[in-house]
Amino acid sequence: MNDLTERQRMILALIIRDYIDSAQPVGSKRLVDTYGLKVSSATVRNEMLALSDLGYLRQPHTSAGRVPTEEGYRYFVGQLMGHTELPVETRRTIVHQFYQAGMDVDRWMRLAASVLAHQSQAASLVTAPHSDRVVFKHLELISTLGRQVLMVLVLSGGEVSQQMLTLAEPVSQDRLSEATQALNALLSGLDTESISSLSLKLDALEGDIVRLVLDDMRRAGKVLAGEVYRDGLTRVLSEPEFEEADFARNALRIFEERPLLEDLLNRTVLSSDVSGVQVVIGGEGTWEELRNFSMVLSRYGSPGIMTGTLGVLGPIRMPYGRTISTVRFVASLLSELVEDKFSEQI
Amino acid sequence: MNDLTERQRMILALIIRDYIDSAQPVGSKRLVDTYGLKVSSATVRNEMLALSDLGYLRQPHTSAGRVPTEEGYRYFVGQLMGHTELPVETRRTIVHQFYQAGMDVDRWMRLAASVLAHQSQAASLVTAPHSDRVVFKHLELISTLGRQVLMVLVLSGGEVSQQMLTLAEPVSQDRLSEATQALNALLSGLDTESISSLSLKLDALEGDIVRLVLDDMRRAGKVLAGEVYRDGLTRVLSEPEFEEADFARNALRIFEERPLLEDLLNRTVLSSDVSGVQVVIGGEGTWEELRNFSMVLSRYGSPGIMTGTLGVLGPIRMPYGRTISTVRFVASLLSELVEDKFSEQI
DNA sequence: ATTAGCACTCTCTTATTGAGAGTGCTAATA
DNA sequence: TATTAGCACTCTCAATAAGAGAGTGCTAAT
Repeated sequence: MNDLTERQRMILALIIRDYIDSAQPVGSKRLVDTYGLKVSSATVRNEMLALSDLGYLRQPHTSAGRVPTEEGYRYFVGQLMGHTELPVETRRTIVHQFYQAGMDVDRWMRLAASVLAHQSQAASLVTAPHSDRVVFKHLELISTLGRQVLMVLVLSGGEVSQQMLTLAEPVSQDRLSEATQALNALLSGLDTESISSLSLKLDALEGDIVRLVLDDMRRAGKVLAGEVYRDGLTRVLSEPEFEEADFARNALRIFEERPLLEDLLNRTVLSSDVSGVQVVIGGEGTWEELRNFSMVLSRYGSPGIMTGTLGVLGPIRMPYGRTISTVRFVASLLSELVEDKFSEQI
Repeated sequence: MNDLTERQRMILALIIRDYIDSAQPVGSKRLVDTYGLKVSSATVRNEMLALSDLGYLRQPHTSAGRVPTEEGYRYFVGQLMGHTELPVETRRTIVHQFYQAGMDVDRWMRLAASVLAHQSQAASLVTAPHSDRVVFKHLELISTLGRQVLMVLVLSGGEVSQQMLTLAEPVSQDRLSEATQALNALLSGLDTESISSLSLKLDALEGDIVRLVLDDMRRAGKVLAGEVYRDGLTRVLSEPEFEEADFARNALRIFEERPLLEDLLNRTVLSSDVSGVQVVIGGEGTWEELRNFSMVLSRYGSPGIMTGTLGVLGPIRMPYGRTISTVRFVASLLSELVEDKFSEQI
């Protein structure tokens, strides 16, 4: 694994850092000059050749400087980068902003997306926290007008799912209350599986409602249940790699197409049991669409109770240090908030 | 107003049609050849000169063909284009799709956005229907866990607004029910102004709740209350004018930035009392951001009861005929659906 | 093991050129 | 008088060439 000499590691790190903020292929001469290396450019060239052979660097064309490969970035992030923390003042500012947002989850989400986008100069993405295991807590049926009935479902963690339904025929509020009471007594504390495996003999109305409840609970169990908060899309489009319109379109697609996003989140954040920040560099061979993008993702919340996902999407040439520490910090902050807010729960 | 000769009108229409689907400046020769005009190119040139002087055409540079100005497009849409209808089969297909979506407003919105984007090859935008005049109908307070209380507010039209609130101290469900009953009796049927002007003497809990109710009702009264459904963003970015990344970024901004959008809708669709489709070409001098874009907008729903807004955003070089008829048709369809769904209301 | 030196390669910029399209004007024509 | 043919002129676009610049890989000397 660690088959590089110290000098090679140093040169690789330098090249990647330089490329990340110049977006230009890095040459041996430039490297020596800019960073005042104590070796000659020829030596650096030799090392670069070695790094290219190992697959960490490549040349866009003969006699251009070197550019990191996906492998190179991965090595950098995994072995070279070291642990960074956001500056104290930055952290304080962020905490303060969250403090001002009160206890409003919606505002937390928006703020988190904004902070992520701003700090990392990339496009951000935050999903609202929801229960891993969806448990029925409470049902309410409210007759609004005519055959329209509002069904409000309170799930574990105080998560709320609402749905408007149109009955086949008008039903009195009394009848609704009756059904509600019966079902609440019956279903309280059960999760999706328990309810669906429960064989109940119910009348038509109650049976219909149970079906709808199950639908809602299943929906709430998905990763992308609820709204996805985004920010910074326009910012990321001003990076030089998006000069070609094709690139921009691709970036948009990733963000716009829910199924793609869902797949992505399912297979990374959810599938792994690693807690903490995950970095997906250049699609990792699995996602063609992500070839030139990287994602930095993390879950947040109280594992097993309420969790959500957040992260940023940016060009593969991304300031990983800053981004990772931002994602880590915002995730931990949101975790605290969520935990605090829902602490009364078992 | 109608200061053009028949021939000038014909030539202007031809140029605009040609430009709309070629995206290339149109020259006199090409015009005569392609459309088999019975006059010479010199004559056409003279007419073009006249049209340029009148401000309907311009040249990107000396000795290039002509391109329509914003004025030109406006004249075209207003005077030249004529009334078009969507083909019967297309209409039937669309109706069928809506039929299959059942009575689910969320699916209607998604579908409307998709149909608009697809038919007009532009980016579409649909807001959910909501009440013009927000009237309190019903309130429900559901204790979820600890100090967390879910407030569900049913407004005119069966519109629902929900909010999670964290009380200063735990309150029993009984106490909540009590407050609910009192407030329901008190506020039922009143609109925002009536409630805020009502001077009530209430205890702390009820006072707090009324304040929150008012907040919610005010929020529900805004144009962009609730989610904005979008579609086709990526499609519109494949038009040739978006080769320059700047353009693309601008288009995104218009869609992403809610305040901008809100302003836009407020000043066009809402301010005018014209019913039917409105076409905003190139910002009309008011919106710098829209310089190269056009919007085709319409309200839908039952005026005075439940209405929403829908429309598309595309390059100024847009197939207006098809777009306008699509917007008109989808708006009328949604109007029917909304009216049907909420027909039980006064 | 490192480095100086060098020939070579490739891109990028700039200039030049010619083709092509289109214009506006003038004078002839119907 | 309205139309048209003709023409000089302008401007863009594509192709070509040339030169600068950056960077490489190799070899031989240190």
